[in-house]
Amino acid sequence: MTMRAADLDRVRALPLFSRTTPEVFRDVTAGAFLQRFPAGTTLLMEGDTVDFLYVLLDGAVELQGSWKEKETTLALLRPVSTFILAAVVLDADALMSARTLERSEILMLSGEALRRTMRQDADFSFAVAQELSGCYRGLVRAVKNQKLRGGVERLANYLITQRVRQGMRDPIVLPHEKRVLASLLGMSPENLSRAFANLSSYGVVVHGAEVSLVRPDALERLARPHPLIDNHMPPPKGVVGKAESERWTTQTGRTCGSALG
Amino acid sequence: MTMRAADLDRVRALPLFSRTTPEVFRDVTAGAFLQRFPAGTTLLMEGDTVDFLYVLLDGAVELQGSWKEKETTLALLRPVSTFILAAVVLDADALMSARTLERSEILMLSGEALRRTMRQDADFSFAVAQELSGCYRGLVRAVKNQKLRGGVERLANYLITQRVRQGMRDPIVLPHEKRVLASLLGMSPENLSRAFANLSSYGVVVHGAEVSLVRPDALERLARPHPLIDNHMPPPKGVVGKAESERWTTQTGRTCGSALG
DNA sequence: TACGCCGATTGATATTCGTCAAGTGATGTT
DNA sequence: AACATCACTTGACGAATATCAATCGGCGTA
Repeated sequence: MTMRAADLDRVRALPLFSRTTPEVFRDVTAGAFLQRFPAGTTLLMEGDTVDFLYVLLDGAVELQGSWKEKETTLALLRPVSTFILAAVVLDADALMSARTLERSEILMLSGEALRRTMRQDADFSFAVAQELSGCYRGLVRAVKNQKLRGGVERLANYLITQRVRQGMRDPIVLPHEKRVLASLLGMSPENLSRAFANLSSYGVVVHGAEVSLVRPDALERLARPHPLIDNHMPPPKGVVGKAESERWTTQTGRTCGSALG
Repeated sequence: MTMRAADLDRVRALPLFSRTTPEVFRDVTAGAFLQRFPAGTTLLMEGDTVDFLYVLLDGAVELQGSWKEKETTLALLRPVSTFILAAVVLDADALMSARTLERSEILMLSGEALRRTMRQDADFSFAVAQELSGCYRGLVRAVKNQKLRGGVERLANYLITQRVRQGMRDPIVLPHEKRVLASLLGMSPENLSRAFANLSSYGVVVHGAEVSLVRPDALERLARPHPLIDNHMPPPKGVVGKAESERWTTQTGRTCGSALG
């Protein structure tokens, strides 16, 4: 309704919708509405019932979990990303809360309509299953990252991943505040500072949000990135084959955060 | 083919298949075969291409991830459970390896047939999406458990969960070796011993695999179990409503391990 | 410009955790 | 019965990490 045609196209380009028929797309987006939120807005609290599938079109969103007045970041989202798809499919409570990190534009699709469409269209249901599979695998990577690596190693691999994502440019620029990054990497902000300091002996130079990776080879020897943990994947220029159909970044469409932000 | 009718019924009772038509079930199980493996058999290695959906009918299976000659347990499975569904849906490489902990009976369904059936039947596709959603949420719980709690707290919550699962009987009996449990909880075996020792002051008494929770109240005050992290869920006797349609244990069917083993 | 706020850094300290090593106990084998 | 194996436990030590406190620096506002 209040959304521009260009926005609709960007949603259409998401892996979830890119192969659907125009009718299915119309059904799913029926009653959808676009909303703008300022930075720091809580979109959803842990335990809330989920009525909408969210699509981040602009800005940044943090997914976090909490326990005993402690909080941790589960994922950092950039456009274009969908989130809380699993809760929508099951019509269940949210397991994580979502808040905007910046001023954000978010499209909200009716969960009810989504489930109804799934039951009617096998291809769309299949696309949802594929999306969920990709999200699941992203989380498997996150658990492995968390349980198998130490803090410095997680940071080193994060930096290498960012370098790939940002097209091997130097310096890379950290897309979020360091305190948020620390929470994503599972460490305290103080410890993140110290981890950066440690990495200076591997050619990592920090100037605010800009990080130069001199001697990427040395850093890689420390980080030991692994395709079964870190989702490198430079944006594929050609057609996306079944080999990399795991959802991460098909042209326009990024999805479900994971530990890579 | 070489499978008993009783086994087929147990598979049929899985959430994945319980609501499918006989035709769909026949299509999916076409060409399936049952296989027996001794303890310690590696069914699947990280990075292997996945051709089958596995269904554990008897025994126990451990899913693990590795990095730099380190290994960690991602899930412990008991009958009846399916595993590596996400990789099958995406026709992608396995992110974790699977090995039997005991002599096990495992049904192997053609991944190709599963995908084909999904494309033809919206209801089945929807069931797969629901299953994946449950698995996804299990992993979200696991990440929160790992990042937000310390080792002793993870153990305490594990014990409380087991107590619920085993019908509030006392003592509870640990379903796996302590070294495996340690790996699941993300700590060294030595540290697990010490964690048990710490919990003695909260009324936890250990005799081999038997663990008595005297003073469960004191243990709960320490553990602070939380429905958004720990999946308690006493086996629902009545009909399973949409509220708890998150896959964990519907009557016969357990699914995708998570940190709860 | 001066001030205050906030994120980032650094240091000191305590706790947690992993590793190495030795010892115990149960089980199964010869 | 003697022995080997393996899981588990316990102690000692060091590394990793969290916490508290103080300081620095940027940025917006009064």
